[in-house]
Amino acid sequence: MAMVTEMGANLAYRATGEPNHLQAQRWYHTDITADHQSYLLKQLDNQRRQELFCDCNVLVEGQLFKAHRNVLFGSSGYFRMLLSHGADDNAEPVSTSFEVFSPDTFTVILDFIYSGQLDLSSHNVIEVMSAASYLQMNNVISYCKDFIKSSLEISAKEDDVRYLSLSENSYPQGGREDNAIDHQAATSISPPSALWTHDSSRPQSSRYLVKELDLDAAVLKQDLSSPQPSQQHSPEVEVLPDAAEPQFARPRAERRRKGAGKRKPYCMRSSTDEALAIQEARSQTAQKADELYATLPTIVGVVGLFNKDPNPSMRFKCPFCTHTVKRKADLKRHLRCHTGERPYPCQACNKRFTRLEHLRSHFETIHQARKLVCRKCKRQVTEQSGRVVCEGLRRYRMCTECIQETGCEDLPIDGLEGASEEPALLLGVDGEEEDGDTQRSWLVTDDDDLAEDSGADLIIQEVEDSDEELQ
DNA sequence: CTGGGGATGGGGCCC
DNA sequence: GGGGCCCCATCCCCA
Repeated sequence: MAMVTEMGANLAYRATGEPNHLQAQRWYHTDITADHQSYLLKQLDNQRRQELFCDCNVLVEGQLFKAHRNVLFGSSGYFRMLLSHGADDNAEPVSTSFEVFSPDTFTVILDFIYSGQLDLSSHNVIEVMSAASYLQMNNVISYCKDFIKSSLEISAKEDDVRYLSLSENSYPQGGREDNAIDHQAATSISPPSALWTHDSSRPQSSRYLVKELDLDAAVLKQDLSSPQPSQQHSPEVEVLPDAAEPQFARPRAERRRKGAGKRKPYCMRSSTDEALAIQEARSQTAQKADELYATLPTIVGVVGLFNKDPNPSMRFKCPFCTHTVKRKADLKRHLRCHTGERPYPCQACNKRFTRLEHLRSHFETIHQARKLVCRKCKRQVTEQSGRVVCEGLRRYRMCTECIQETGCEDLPIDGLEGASEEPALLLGVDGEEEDGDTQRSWLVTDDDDLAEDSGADLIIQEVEDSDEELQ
């Protein structure tokens, strides 16, 4: 803990960026405060380890943890709720038990409460986050989210291609401030734990250390008599922090509200190297997502347990939001809306989807013109009375009358049939090099721009501003 | 500006 | 557990 205190002071000193004499004063001041808080917390931690003055027993899957109710009260919304109910009787030790996370996970949580050090790894982050959600420890949730985000580096989920376009070829050196960082993350994902070692040379870990010290102070300063906002919620209701919410963890509706009317245009460029970089980054993202799924605890939440329900329905709780599902597979599917994983790319337009059925639906409606309805007059058409018309990457049907009226050139049906009988087109997932013939099978009758825009040579790049289009 | 329709995405649930 | 279907909500485009 002395290490943390010393480092916290150093960090505060280095972060000011003020003239030397001011820095010295501020360093001195921060050092005292942090040192005092750390000393107090260390004392409490020592007491806990020696089981001195512990007035709260926590049983986790049979393993007993002793702690101080004041500390737990100040650290966890769940314990605030629990302990505030029994506040009248302070003489009796409080006991509670958990079966929804492991003793190891609670050890991490408890160590964080008493030391400010969160021992996260890729193997425990999901369960720690789930437990933190359960215990209503929003700061821990936030740290876990940042940790996961650092691991996955897919914060640009919506655009999908934003981080993919950050290859060295896409942006000139120094063209964007975040270029180097994002590019590094997209191409070489460092071990997550490295971000969490208390190495003062790393800005990111420094930030967390300062946060943790602030948190310690907050815990100690908290007015135990005043009810906290989260007390208004039942323990199973998760209260996610509004601040520092990673973009990738926001539900779709929220993202859409924020991004409404701001859809950015994409331009398409041909570059085999960039396409390979894209493929590599995507495959790394998918791999990380798989690792994340693999670490999902068997039980990440139980609904009804705290309502004294005699038959609590077992459900899987999303660690990112309050959503619960009955099946683990459904949770995995749901998690894609948080992780941004889109394993199903459309080979025709490169648009990516979270589910195969969505890709299929998209392909059938957009590229195959399966709907037997005239796009212009909306009348039902048959294979005989209607023809398929091309418009860029899209295909749709028009009745012969409307075709004659508009002067459109219809598309021979055999070209369409070739596409409809090509399941590989739909099933081509990341990393699978497409056969050139297969890839173009549906393009048989298409025009030049289609051929140019299709295939592995594509790179979809987000266009920052209109001037980008001129390049 | 507004309403309708298309496209998309997410949840529940069956096979 | 994966695939698939159905349903619904939301967003966007267009008349």
